[in-house]
Amino acid sequence: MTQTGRPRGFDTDEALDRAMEVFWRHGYEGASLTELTGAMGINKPSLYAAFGNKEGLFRKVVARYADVEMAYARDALDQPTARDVAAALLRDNVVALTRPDRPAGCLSIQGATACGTDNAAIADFLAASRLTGESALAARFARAVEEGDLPPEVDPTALARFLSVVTEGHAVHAAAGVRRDQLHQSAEIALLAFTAAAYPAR
Amino acid sequence: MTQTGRPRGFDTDEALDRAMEVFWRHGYEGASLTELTGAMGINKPSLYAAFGNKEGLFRKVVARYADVEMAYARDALDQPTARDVAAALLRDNVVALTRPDRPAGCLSIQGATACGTDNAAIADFLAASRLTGESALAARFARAVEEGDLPPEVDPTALARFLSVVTEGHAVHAAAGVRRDQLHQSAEIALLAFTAAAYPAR
DNA sequence: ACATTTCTGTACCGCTCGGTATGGAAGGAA
DNA sequence: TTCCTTCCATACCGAGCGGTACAGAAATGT
Repeated sequence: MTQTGRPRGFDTDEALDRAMEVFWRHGYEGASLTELTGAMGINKPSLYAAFGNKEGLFRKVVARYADVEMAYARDALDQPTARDVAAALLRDNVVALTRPDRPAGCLSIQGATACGTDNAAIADFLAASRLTGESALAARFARAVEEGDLPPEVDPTALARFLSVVTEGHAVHAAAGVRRDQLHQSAEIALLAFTAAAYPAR
Repeated sequence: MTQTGRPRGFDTDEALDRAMEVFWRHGYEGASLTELTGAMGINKPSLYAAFGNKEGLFRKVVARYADVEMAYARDALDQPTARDVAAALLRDNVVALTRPDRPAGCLSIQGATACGTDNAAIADFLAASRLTGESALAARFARAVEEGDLPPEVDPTALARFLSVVTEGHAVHAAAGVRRDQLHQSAEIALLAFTAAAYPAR
């Protein structure tokens, strides 16, 4: 049976993209329903019918963000060597954080900032999703150890944590307005560090 | 002439310390006047008489934070060599971010998160103060180049930026609940990277 | 003792927040 | 055309926000 009744007057994914930009710029609490509905071009009842409530909307936005805006992180894992993985991750991350057609920084970090007691669940959710990415990276480096790409004495978890830390630091810096080329300098130093830590024999 | 009239019933610095903890935990917007006055043990009119308004209170809190909680960063600059500066900064920073008697993370980053349009001035203020610390670090490394401690081909600004990035990444990680020893692992890798970048000849 | 100055407590202000009730408009199915 | 389901628009809700008016309490100077 096909859909009966009046069809929805807006595209869901497009509305999510508009909402993403608002959350990205102002954080979870900083984004008001008035600003969200204004950017999405819909009214509050439509928002609540389509996405449940503000938290439901935000979670769907984050899911879409992970799908679309963080594809580079998944792609980086496909590089053949651990060093190539680190290089691709660091470089593409800097590019993603400083796209001129996007707010500076990272939704996961900008959005988590405003957390007033009750909204601690939001901050926990974002922190957990970030650590999930770190785990995937650690698993990739563990595989590199098994494959003989990395020497057996290195700690894949520590390497992944270091890269994750640098990534988050770049997000904070980017949000403060630091330019792309300046972040690339920092990423190159981090890559140097990664190489020194991952291939101590050299 | 001595102070006339009824004397203030609370200690200013002690009240600032209480307020600091609230801002540190919830950010600027996330900290409500109700929670602030409750933690400080005073009423709203007393707060406004003593500190002007919420923003004035926050700025005084940040000043005290820089004085007291970030003394380690200034002390690190006194180390004799650039590598010792980096080592002290990275290690003491991890310790400061994970003190059991303090909220996890860093006031400057936790506090800047909630920035709803009008309060963008707060976020800018915090970002600028962070970049000021980075400049001091760059100046210290420039001195190291002049002294022959660092080779002339290294870029002091890039080194300082890298350390600042790692520091901020650790703050984000610490706020997510990552343990002190795990951050120390990451700091050691960062120190390795710093050494590789700062002394390329070795 | 009195006047003066300052701080404190209560109660309140306008405003915006996230969230919702309700009536009508719009489109598909018969 | 009629019915029925779904969506859209206005207007509103209670609660909490940052900030303040005002009166009473406490301490000093004379």
